Amino acid sequence: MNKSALVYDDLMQKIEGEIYPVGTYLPSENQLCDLYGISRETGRKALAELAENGYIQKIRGKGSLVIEHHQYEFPVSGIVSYKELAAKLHIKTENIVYSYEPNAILPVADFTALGTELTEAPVTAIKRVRVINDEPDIIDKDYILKTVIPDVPRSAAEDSLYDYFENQLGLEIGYATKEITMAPATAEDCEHLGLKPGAYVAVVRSVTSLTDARAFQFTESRHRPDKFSFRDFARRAHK
Amino acid sequence: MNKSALVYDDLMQKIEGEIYPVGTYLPSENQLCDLYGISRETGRKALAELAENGYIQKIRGKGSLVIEHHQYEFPVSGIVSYKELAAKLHIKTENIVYSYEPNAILPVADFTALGTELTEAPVTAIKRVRVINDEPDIIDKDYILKTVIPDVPRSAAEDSLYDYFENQLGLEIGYATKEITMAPATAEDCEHLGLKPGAYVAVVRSVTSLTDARAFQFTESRHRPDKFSFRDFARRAHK
DNA sequence: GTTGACAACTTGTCTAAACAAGTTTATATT
DNA sequence: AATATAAACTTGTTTAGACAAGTTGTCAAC
Repeated sequence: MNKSALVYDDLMQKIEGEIYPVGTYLPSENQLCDLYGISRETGRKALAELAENGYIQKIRGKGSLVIEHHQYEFPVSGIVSYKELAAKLHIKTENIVYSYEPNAILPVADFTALGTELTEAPVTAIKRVRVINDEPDIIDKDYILKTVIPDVPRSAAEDSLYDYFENQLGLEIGYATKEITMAPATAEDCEHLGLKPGAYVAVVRSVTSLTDARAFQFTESRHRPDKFSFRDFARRAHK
Repeated sequence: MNKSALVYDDLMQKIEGEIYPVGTYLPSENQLCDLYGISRETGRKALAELAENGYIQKIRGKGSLVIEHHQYEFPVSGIVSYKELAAKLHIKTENIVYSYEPNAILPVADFTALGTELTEAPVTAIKRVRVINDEPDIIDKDYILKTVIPDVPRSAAEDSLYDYFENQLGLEIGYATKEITMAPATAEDCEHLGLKPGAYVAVVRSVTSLTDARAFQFTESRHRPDKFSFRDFARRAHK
């Protein structure tokens, strides 16, 4: 790991551990140089990332102020697997694969809004229900491109897809584009989530790509309306 | 404007103008140095921001690849005013103030989830309906802290609050935290958005702060379910 | 007491340089 | 033809330094 990432992690943990509580200032950039034995630019890189992720607000002439922070909010935040989220939040979660098709075709229409130009791409299709605290809250439909990942064993779907991609296959996940909309619940939604006809669900569609920019995973998540929540932190664009 | 921001804007416009189309590589970092007369680190700062905002994917050993990009998607994205969005997207939009209370009290309970500890704070309360293409799609309820901004004239609400804050008062908007949930439509929602009882709405609550980290604006937006859409770009956290 | 100037802090921007590491291409060797 | 090597590109990380600009406290002058 690089120095700036080490400094980032250390500061982040000290913020979350309230060694640097909300409302206080981090050590100044010059102090960070002495504390960690780094150059100022290296420290600034760590601070810039803390600011980007909503941990601090940098104020010129004053310092780096620790601000209120919300991350790892359930169930939609950044690119984090359910396994990681459950571990972080100490949530009791279960994962039921109710459909597994190793040779399917990508339903293109669902993802054209996210900039895909794929047609009739062969995929592994997986449908799962996420059970949280003994309640079925989310349906996940995953389509994984066979041109990038030829085989996705059912066992990987039952455990964690990301763990399989990253740790078993050594792939590097780069970025994802997400779209959140609302839609009337289908019969499938009602069946698996215990909803009444006429209800709505929150639909999260995402396309995930590797660090070499190859899109490989298309996901549609359908959420119970009363359990859905999404948090976002945004900075005002510079002028 | 700083050099890196100038380079960022120039490259961004050339990407959006398809001078650098999706699938091609930007000039290398050393070429950018010659093209703009800058040092490599300055160019890298611009590239890092393009990557952060989903314009490019940097690939070591190869270059900066232009990728599919979606920004300024209607109606919820980053911190952008409706006036800015409408101008950018050439959308016909109207803005009806149906409630204006210059001396109200912040409904604290709605925003505690976003980390507020305010109680009984005096605010200017504004309720507006956003009419897009002759259809009422969104209700916006804004509460602006009087301790930060004593007066918000009704005319500012009828035009653009952000324009008033930034250009009239000279305030610098820094960041915002947003929360998206779903909720049953209230009688007020049904009346202004033309919904039937039993319908759901998408609720976006946000707290916006200045660059000095003072929270000053609390907003609750309630959206017609069939028109609501939110786009997000996220990168996988480094290890 | 009030004001103003200054010094000492803070962050913001930019530069030039060095080395590491991944990719591609050309070249020499087998 | 196939392979290995090397060179020339690319981005990634870190350093040391300079100057600009905003904030705060001190101290002298009024």
